[in-house]
Amino acid sequence: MTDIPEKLTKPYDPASTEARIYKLWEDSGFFNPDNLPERHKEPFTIIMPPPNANGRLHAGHGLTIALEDIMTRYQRMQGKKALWVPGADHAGFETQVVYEKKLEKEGRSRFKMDRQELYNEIMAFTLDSKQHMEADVKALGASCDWSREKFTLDPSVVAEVQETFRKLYRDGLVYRGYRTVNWCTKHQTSLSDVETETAEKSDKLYYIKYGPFTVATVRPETIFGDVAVAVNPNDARYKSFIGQTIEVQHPEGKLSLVVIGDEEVDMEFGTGALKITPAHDHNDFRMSERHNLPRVEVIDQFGKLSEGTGKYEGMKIAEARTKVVEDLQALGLIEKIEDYTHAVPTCYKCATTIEPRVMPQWFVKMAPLAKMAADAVREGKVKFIPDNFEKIFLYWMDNTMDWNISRQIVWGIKIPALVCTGCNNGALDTDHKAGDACPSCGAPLVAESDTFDTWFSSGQWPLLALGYPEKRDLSFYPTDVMETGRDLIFKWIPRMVIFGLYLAKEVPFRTVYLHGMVNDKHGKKMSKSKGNVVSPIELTDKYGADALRIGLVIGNTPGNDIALAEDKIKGYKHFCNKMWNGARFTLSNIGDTTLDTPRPTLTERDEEILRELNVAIESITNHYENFRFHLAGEELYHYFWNTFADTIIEEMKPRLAGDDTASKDAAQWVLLQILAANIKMLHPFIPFVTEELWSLLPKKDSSLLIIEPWPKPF
RNA sequence: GGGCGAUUAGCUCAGUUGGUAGAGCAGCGCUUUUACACAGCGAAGGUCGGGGGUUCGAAUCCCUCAUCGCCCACCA
Repeated sequence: MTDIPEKLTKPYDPASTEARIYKLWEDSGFFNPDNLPERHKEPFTIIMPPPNANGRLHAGHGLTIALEDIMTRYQRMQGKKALWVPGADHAGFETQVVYEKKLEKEGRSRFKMDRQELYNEIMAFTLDSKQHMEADVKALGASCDWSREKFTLDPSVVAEVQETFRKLYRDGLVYRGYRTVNWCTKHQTSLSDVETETAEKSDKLYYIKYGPFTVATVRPETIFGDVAVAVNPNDARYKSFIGQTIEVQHPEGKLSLVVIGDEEVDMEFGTGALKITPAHDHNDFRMSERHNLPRVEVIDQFGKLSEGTGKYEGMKIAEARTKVVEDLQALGLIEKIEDYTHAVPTCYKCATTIEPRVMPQWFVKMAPLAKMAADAVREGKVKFIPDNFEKIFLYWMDNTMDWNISRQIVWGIKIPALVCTGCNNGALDTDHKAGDACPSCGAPLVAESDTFDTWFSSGQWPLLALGYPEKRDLSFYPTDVMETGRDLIFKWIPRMVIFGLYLAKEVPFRTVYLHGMVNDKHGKKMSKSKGNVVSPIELTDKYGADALRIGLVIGNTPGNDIALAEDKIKGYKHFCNKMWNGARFTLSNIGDTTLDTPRPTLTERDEEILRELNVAIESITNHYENFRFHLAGEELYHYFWNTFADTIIEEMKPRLAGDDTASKDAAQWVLLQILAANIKMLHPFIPFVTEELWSLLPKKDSSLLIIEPWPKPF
């Protein structure tokens, strides 16, 4: 028996190891590619999706960190100049919602606060949350370059985001539009199409006598805003009415409405005649554009009936609907009422039904940009894993609508513009100043108070994170991999491709790796209300970051959801301990053999064992190269446990205890080499325990495992 | 109304280019043998959702049906 280090005599203890090892890595400077040894030349880059700086990491982040760190560590060991840039997202609307909930609990409201005061409070909250978030990322073992960390509200980032807006404006790709937007009456802001969800809703479909027609609607309370009635020009029943003016009665009087013909009207639905309320319906708004119709607002920003609705003024929508229907019934104007289930857009944060409102806002003209992105993908400049996500991406790019980037919230990057108090035009802050006369109508301009949609800044993230445009790190651009949740395939990925192409004339990444959602152990979505949320940090505290990482990755194929069971993580803690004990056995039986000991004469069986190891190395390396980390992990797991520990070690025991010196030397050398190769290949998955074991292996150099070259076949 | 994914051992899931199925956890029996009981050895457990087809051969390719889930959608 050889003497072994004291710590190996006890079971592996992640709690007393991980923080110490992480500090070793940080102190080494190797997270920063500039500090890597000379031989690391070719860059390999991943930009971390910046976690929201408004809370702790959740299980999905755990998977992201695990996968990205696996890639980064693997490539670093392959001799790449590996760079993984961490970041933090101010997460505009998301964070403001989080903070509003906090205010609510304290009995306060953002609407009673001074804008600057609110901003300062959220900033303090965010900076505090950011520290917790970063500590969580470190606890998971992320080998990212903290010296390059960026926050989406860093002054340089803000300046660049604003500059992008100006560039888009000058290029005619951003414009001030006056049209329906998705308005959340609770949060008092407009939202983009990806910030709404559709919810099934049971409503009534009211058939209202409407001049010579009967129209079917779920929103009788908007009747005061009706400006026309539309029929399909091919509808034999109604086409003779087109162009005529009809009289429509309602509880507050009469409307004179024009009858328009529009192909978009579905002859089959309802009665085939449609009341047109351009101010409160996207569809009707577009019709009003085509037919040059006025827009009469009858619902205000709080979801209450507004001026001009007579006795209904001030009522909430639901109440007004009931009253209007009662009154219409009293007038004999309701023909029938049917039950009706349909999908309505809701605010993705509070589930409030979205109220379409016509407002002046800033829009990005998507068609040309989306085409550019779709072309690049079709040309194969971006590869998707799994590849079926390419179809989803392309579908999205082929069906874009203009992107509303105005948010009526304080928490975010200010839109660098002026808006006219008279007409609805806007101007760049570099061309005009507040108080100037509007170039269009002469009315005074005022500073825009709206902020950008968060995705406007995060869409530029790969460039911003690399210090665009001073070009500090643009040698790392385009990056190699963008790894993120599959739910971001349409929210985030397209915007990054678009901005990358628009600003830098090059796609931001070569490969998009999408992981599935991390669900609870029964495969159900985690949510606070269900109480099934599993914290990655709690699991790390309990079983070690290594166990969590490898447990999250093995058994999970790209794009598919994963069920996170605590027992599984526990199982991989056992694996870490198994490694620990395998090392303990090896180190206590190798005599004075070290990693520097030259290859002795081996037995035929030894040669066979090494040939098998070579096959494993090749296969595992291949899995790493092809993003099949779940298979790399599984094969490593089984090689170490079943082949090395259960078979090879058991087989070597008699030789180690025997008197044949040559055979013993050979056995010692083989065991140590296999152990070292396994430690290296497992390092990306379970960096802490492997680094710790590496430090205990007998060898001349005391360099860190993190920069050890990847094993080559024997 | 579209699109996508899933359907494999009790549970959660793997199975890279087709060659008579694997893991983890749970469970069963035995073993405290000086690396490890966070272990070892052994046994058990599946007609790979149904039905067709291609093939010498299919969980794996094609068609179809069913069930579940997710995403998208401006028929009021």
